[in-house]
Amino acid sequence: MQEVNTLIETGKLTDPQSPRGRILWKAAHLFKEKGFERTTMRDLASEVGIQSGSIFHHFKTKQDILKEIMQEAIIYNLAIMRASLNNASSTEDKLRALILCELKSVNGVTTEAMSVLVYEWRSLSKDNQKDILSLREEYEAIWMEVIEAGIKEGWISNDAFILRRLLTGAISWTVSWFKSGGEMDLGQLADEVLLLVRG
Amino acid sequence: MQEVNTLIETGKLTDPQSPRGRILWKAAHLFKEKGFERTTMRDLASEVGIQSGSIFHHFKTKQDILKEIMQEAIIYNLAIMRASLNNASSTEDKLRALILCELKSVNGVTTEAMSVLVYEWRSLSKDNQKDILSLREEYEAIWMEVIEAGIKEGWISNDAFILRRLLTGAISWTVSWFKSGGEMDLGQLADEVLLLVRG
DNA sequence: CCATACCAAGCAAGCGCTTGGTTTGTAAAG
DNA sequence: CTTTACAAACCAAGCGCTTGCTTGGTATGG
Repeated sequence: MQEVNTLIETGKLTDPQSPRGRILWKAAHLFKEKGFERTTMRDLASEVGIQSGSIFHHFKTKQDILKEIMQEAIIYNLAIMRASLNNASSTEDKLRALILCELKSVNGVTTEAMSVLVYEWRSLSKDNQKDILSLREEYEAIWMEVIEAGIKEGWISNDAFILRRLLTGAISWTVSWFKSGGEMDLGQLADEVLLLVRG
Repeated sequence: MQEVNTLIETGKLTDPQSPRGRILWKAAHLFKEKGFERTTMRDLASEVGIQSGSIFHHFKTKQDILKEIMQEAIIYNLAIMRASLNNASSTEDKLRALILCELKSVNGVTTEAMSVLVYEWRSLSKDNQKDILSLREEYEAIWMEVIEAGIKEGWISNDAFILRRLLTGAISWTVSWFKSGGEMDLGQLADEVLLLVRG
């Protein structure tokens, strides 16, 4: 988690303890729980413990909050992913690392921000979608590299693009059923997903 | 499609040509496109070509429209699924049939209703969720039966519950990227999913 | 004649956001 | 130390608009 502090200090991530940060993560929580549209600024304000108007001292619009959440979710996960890849040697290890990272993103501490990113995409205005998309492409490029290596090595038989998309769905959907603290942990779940790919 | 007419005649499905039916399917279309919350009764009314107040002659509340769409989506797909299973002999054929059915549900003629069912679930009131859930269990039981047969036969290595859930995510997510009429058709996509399971 | 399907108008509530002013933490000036 | 200065954080009130839904009435086909 060293990288995270660096990201906060360099201003790429908002400090969760700042007033702005508290609004941001409560918003992520509510957006995940009730959806963007169903969450009102008054809901958010009372969750933070301030008046609804006060939010607009920190963010220009409700849209801006959504965009900021998504942006920071990607930046955070991009950092974690790259760090995690450095500890993997074989292609299979790398793929497992990516799977685990995404599972952690979706089910771990950033679960709110990440599921907002996945499931509230169309609530984002077209302009904002464009801005976020470039960050997202960077993220996807890493995945594709590893998958294509697996295909060359011969132990992946699916089409690379299709596989990535099927995996995106399978992994992000876990947020709706996986409960940590149960019989299965995220490591085992990653193994199941890897088993699916490898057969 | 013989079964569908029977379903309409017995009153289990609403006739798409009736006033009520026209509202229902236009609503499904809009709910999929813009989401439940972002779709207003005025949007829906102007799509159908009537005044917004007139909708309430056919449905008591906006919630009721959502519930009805989901209910009919399941009833429809349950019928299609059972018919499709009858034409499959081996367990692998059956699994492929289920995959294809769900892909068709999500990307075919019922695409709107089905993605509403998957992605607008939490817009449904708690009471309505309970009502729909019993229908959904019936649907899931069919899946589990086939998957467990595949495990017994030895060509599925995943845990049955986990596999079903991963597949649910993978398949339903296709709605966000698969475009029919492109290079790949739903049959080929079903093969890719089956390949994923079988390895 | 009467049920079905609809319209025109509008109500009450809730929405995102604005406004004008007050508190609070901080830090230099006296 | 105290005083002054000032920006950041916040409150109280409410504006303008949209929302789901209601109401009272009208047209139409069997």
